[in-house]
Amino acid sequence: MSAYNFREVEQKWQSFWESSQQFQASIDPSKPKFYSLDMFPYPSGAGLHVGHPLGYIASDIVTRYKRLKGFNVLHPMGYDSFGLPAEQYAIQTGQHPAITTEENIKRYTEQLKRIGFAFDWSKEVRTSNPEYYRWTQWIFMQLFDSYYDSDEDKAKSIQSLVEKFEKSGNAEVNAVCDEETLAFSASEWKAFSEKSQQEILLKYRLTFLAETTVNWCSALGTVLSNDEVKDGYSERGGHPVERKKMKQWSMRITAYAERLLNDLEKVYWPEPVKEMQRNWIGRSLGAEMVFKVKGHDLQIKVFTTRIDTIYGVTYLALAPEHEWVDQLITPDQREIVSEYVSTAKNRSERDRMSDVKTISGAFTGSYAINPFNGEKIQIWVADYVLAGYGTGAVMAVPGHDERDYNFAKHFGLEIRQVIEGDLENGSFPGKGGTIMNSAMLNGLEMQDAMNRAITFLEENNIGRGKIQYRMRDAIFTRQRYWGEPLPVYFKDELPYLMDEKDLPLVLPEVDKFLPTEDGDPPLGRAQDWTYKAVDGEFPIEKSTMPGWAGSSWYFFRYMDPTNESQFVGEEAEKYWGAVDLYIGGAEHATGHLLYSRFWTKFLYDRGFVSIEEPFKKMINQGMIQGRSNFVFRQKGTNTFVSAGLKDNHDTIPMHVDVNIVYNDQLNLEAFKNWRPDLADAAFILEDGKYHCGAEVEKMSKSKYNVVSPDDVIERYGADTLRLYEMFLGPLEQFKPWNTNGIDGVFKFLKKMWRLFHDAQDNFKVTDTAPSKEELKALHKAIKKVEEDIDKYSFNTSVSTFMICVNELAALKCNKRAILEPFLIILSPYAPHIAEELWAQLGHETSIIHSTYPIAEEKYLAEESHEYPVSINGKMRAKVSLSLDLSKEAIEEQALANETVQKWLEGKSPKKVIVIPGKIVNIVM
RNA sequence: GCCGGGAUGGUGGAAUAGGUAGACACGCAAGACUUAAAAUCUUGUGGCCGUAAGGCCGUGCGGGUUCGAUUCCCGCUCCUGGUACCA
Repeated sequence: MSAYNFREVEQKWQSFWESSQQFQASIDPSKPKFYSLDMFPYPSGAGLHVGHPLGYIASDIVTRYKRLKGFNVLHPMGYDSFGLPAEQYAIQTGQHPAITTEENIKRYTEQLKRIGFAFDWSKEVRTSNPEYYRWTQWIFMQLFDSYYDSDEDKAKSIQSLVEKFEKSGNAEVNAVCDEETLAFSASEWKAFSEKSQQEILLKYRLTFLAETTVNWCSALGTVLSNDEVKDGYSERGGHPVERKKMKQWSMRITAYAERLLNDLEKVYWPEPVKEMQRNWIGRSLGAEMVFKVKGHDLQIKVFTTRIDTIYGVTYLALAPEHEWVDQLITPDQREIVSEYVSTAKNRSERDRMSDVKTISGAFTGSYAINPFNGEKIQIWVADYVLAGYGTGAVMAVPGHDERDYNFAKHFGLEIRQVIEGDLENGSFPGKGGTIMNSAMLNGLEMQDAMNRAITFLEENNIGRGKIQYRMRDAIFTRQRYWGEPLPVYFKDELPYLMDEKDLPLVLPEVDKFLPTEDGDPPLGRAQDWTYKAVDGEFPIEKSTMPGWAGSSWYFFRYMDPTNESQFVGEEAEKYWGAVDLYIGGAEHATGHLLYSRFWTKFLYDRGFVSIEEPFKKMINQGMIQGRSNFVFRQKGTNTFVSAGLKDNHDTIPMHVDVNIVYNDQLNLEAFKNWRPDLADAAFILEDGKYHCGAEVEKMSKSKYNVVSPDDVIERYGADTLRLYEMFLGPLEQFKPWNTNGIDGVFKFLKKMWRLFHDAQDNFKVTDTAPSKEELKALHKAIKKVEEDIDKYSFNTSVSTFMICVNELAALKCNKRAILEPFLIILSPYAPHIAEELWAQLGHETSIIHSTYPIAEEKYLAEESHEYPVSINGKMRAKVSLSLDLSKEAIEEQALANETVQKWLEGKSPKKVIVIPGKIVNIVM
């Protein structure tokens, strides 16, 4: 009887939206803008599963709603199409990653279009398109051409640095640079060879080539950045990762550490994501100082956050990788220390991390002098000291640092108390205490003692207060094929930028996507991979950019995707500005989200964009987990026992495809057809039904719990899918996908359709004036849905629609004055059916061009309220009373109530609390 | 270990400037329509006691504040995300 034909309706409106370019955004200064962004998808070969569109549906609802509210909306979609999976596939099959990527994108796009998203497809970008990545290369060139001026606290052109060098050398330059940069005068600068000058500039450039310790993943044949490594394994593929010294391009993101930290205050992001970034940046305030080595010219630099405990230092500890370890080893210690150092160095990062309990170290035989008291202290090598943090050396205070304490205890080193209190098993007060046994610092509290000690350091020129960050510079190169080539060539072993007019530097063809025999990256296989500069022909860089390069600025390109002369035009950039709503997963907290902020700040500093933070507001969508179903096979047979009876039999559970299970009931025929070996399966049923077991797991092919949006759309339509994904619960929450409730939203749409049609499915809407009840039902919904969208509480909106339709159905309402506004408020959630009924109502323009109705308070006003009357806090009776009654009158009416009288048992209450419009509470 | 997030019926979830716990939906049960099924509609549905009226218990656990606590405070348990020799 129901003629809601979602297939026809959805197909019709999707082609209408596409052919009439309804969602194409253009600059319109007369309207407020709203830029809504979804996280850049990587088009994987598996296609979309129902978890992927969750965030897209939410943002689609917001953008469609914002349009109805008069905003000019930019809601683009595109693909982060460089990436490892396509390349791994290419290595296995020889198929060019560009082909795989193209196919995957096609599939993704089709899937997305079937869900009815209001994306502006004319703005689509793909990071692997040369027209796109020429600008990624261009930004890289700007970074190469910039340095960070610490005085002005911004990036400036390298040319301005050269000018300073020419004027006064680097003595007065306060810039972020490599640690070991030496001082030189203007005349020295001018006298340097070009090569020396370039070498020096490289120490200042915001992207630079340097020997660094990297995360090397031999299975993937490439280096990985810190955020791509999880627990010593690669995030993609789960291959082991080791530490290795290699020459690599890096990004001087550490120059921006302070701003990246402080500006978190300016964005409306989920607190956990901000917190993750804060931890990742890891700012700590402390002091840096040097210890002289007895009998050497060397000075060992350490970083400490507790300089107040300087008199408690009883030894120094160096990382095994520390550059002076070898020189410090005395002959009698040589054998034992060398052995320790080589074992410690060769220990993989994983071993080191999984085994933090074992204490190991070796005494070098050398001694350092504590400049505060002239004491001679041993210098040890210990692998609890990390080479990559601070200076790779620590001053050990076993009395007040747990790691130093354990180490000293293990090796029998002195443990000295310098903070008052109990030192039973070491004392590690986080918030300080009074200093003791510390000469000039005695009696001071932590902060005063630190200040005093730092003053001493500065007066004696042996150290200073320092801010240390945990965050490292970001490695920027990957030894892979499927990424952006770096527009850099080498002359005399030194990197030079190609000319801008030669962009894009297009990825060359190679015979295989593997490293060369000499261990060069795949680009080493390319023919003529050289650059013809004015002064000769030079080899081009063979590594490519990491996955995060293209995604660190794509939000700018969407504003102006076809601009051939700039990465984004000023007008577009100024108009669209920062992203107003960014919906995506929290897993990008320390990668993409940090890099994007970094590049945006850089582009801002250099005057290329007008915003300093790319994403004003962000919300995280929770992951949709899989919900697996199980059947229970009787051991050694082809008989399957229903879940409720399985304990009566000897069974083993087996994953069954969730797509042949409905509401946990197995479709027996489909099961027999699922696999040939199940064709003769027998069943032991409960009430004629086979109930499956269920469990929440990750959505994955091997668990047969992957649900594709295509299947859901096939069965129920896109509008039902959209509503259901929202109805499932709060957006941010992690939840398993299960279709147990999907019939409910589908029924809701059919029920709504019937409001517009008679029993024979003839369209039947009247122009009769609406009743008070009908208006109230409608305006309640208008108000609630609006509040919900503002709070991103989409699940409660769906309930609101249901309540409204239930009420209207009960009132048998088929009045245009009610149904029209209702369709408008529903349209962001279920756009296809809304468009269809809107058209049936006789409208010739799309519902997207209508205006969100205003919730009128006058229809919402209640005259009376059913007061719950509590006695001692327990609800006992209800009294319906007019809302304009006085407190006294309410009390009187409530007390007069029969049930209340019964509870009072003739006594008079101690106290009566009346909250008009809410509740009455009687205290006995 | 440290820093986040969370725990409400058989299920997904709703309700927090403190004010009727369980909206809405699924599932289940009974009924109507139908030769039958599907679809649709009606009614019931937190637990326990009771034919009923009604009562008692109930928002992870234990306390506290309050006329009143899912909501606020203190102390725990469990699940979950991040991070970890960061000096």
